[in-house]
Amino acid sequence: MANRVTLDHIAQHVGVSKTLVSLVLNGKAQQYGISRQTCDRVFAAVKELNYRPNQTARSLRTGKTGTIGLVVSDISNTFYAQLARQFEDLATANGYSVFICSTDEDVEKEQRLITMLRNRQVDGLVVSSSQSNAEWLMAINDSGTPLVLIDRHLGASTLTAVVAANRNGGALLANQLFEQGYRHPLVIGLSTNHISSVAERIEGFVEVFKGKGQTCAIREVGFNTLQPDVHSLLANPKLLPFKPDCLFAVNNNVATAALQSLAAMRVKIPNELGLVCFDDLPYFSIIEPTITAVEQPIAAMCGKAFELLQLKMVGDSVEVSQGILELPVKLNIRRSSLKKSK
Amino acid sequence: MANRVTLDHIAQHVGVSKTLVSLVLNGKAQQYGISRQTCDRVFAAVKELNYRPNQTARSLRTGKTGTIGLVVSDISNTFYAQLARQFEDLATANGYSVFICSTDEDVEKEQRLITMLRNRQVDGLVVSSSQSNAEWLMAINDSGTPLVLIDRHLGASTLTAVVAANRNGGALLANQLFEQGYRHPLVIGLSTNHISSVAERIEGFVEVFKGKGQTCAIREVGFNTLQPDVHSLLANPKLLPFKPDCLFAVNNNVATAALQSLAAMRVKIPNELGLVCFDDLPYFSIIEPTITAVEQPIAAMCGKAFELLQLKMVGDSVEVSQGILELPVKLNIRRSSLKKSK
DNA sequence: CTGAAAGCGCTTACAG
DNA sequence: CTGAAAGCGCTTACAG
Repeated sequence: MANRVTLDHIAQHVGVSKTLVSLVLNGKAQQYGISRQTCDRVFAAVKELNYRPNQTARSLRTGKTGTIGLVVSDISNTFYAQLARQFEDLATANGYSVFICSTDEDVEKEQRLITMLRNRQVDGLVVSSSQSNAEWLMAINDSGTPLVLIDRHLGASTLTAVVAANRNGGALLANQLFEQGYRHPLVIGLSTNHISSVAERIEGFVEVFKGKGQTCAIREVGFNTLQPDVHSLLANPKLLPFKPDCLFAVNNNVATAALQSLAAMRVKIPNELGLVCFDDLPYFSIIEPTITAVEQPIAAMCGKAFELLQLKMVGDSVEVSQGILELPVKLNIRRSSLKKSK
Repeated sequence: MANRVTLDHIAQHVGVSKTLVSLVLNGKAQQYGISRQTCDRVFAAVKELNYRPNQTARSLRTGKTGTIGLVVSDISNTFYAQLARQFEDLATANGYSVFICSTDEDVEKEQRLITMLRNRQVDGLVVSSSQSNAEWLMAINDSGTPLVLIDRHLGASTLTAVVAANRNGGALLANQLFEQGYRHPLVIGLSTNHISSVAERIEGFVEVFKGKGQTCAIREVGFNTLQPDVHSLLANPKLLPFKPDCLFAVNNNVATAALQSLAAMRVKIPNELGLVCFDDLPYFSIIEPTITAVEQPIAAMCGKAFELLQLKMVGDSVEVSQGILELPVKLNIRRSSLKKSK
């Protein structure tokens, strides 16, 4: 319905075979020595009949759909929204369209979505996975579906992954806090702590304090109950082993929830509580106080992920680097982690 | 490569025709009186051989791809990111996958993207269009491609559109400011002011002040030069016909740019300058001061848009309501528009 | 209850 | 330079 005009129509209209038309339209005229004249007649007919090739038919024949599936936990999370945008630009520039799917950190939903994408014959998959082990995705990778992990890796699997230097980022934040006189951090992680990014941020952070002889309180909040969980955590300091003098929010959503909660309780940052966060947000440089955060190399991650994916998609037996590629992060020091007043 | 197992394989494996297998897999066993036993053997083979139907082949045959194209100006804009997420949920729940495309408010890019999506045989299109007239999209709609506009309409065309009550939202904000004693608003719009949403917000706002005998200064900033444009506007009040006592930011991005600029200039809100915004953001209820904003009915807009699109997609000669459907907005009064101190 | 056959709209050897 | 034919993997009348 949407496309009544087919190759046959235009072939008939020009008075040639559809083979010829196809060749011309695919830029193989030169190669097959098709006359300039014939080409022009074909192009004229295409314009006149307003022909648009049916990509579905082409895909069935060629085995390539020109589509990529991007799977993240939640496309409305600013980090993933920015990542999606950057990735979309790369994909579009290279002739691909991208399906975007949100998993809500649900392992089974992720599998359902990925299966659906594979049934749609996507040429490649870029996923920020919530799986707790590499098994399931490894099978997909081994079956020949080009797959690149982004943002999170799945341990020492042979899956290609492009991630931020999470451990180092955590360490940078910890050092900043320590230098400024903070000694008793509360780390707010996620119940999905098995996820590499979160786990490594926390490890990197805790290690630094440990090296200084300080312990951190580590608490987890639920992905779907972020706000209330964070609030009850901050509202009930008695439940912690010590009264924290600073906070490490493990991602932007946790930070936002914490800021919301602290604002409601009128806690002064950084005077009463220091605060640092992994993930930078535009508002972090606007609000009072500005928030110290680690900025992820989103553009670089997308660039590298797309590059690796493309290598796998052309698949000319090129050996694509398996393993984890870590990209450097940037520490943006702002007022929320300023020197603790005695 | 990704899918070596076809219907033929499983037909052979079970020892039946692929017609039968197809019927069973499409839940038509009942209808064709296929025995329970046969069905079970088919299902067993499917599981054993790990068969996944090739959606591309199915699409070519049925003319339905089970895909929808969502076209917005920028998926990384929080408003569109949230909208995309809501829409994705509805689509996924109904068996659709969604292509997401960003146009950067570029009319031609929008056309290129939409053409690409049509070539991919999407079953439907939801677009927040940057076109300055309805012509181009009307042709697509008339050609039979199910199309629903969202967020922005294209004038009194016969295109189906689901939008927020932009005019009313603008008026609500104006009334709030006026009641609080503000008299000299600076309206910061976008150079893409032809866009219905922006235009109506401004109209609704200005009308209210006009009704009170007050004039507004209206200025535009560029989509790609938002930050610097907003800043130079705020940094050079001499260029305005009067010194504004309040600001109306026409969307979340403008508001963010304004806040950034005002923070840098240490302008006190609302004491030195009142501020209201169209689009609510999580940070508006966190920052100091909290920001008065109109909240868009994103979930309702997506729900309605999907519903209308689906009607068009099944296309049982159902007469889908043409025209503009306006959904009510909500005014969230916060501190940034508090009473102006004399 | 079941199968052979046509066809969706392309691309690509193959033959001339 | 050009065309007839096969085939990608499905679904769906049609016939029995």
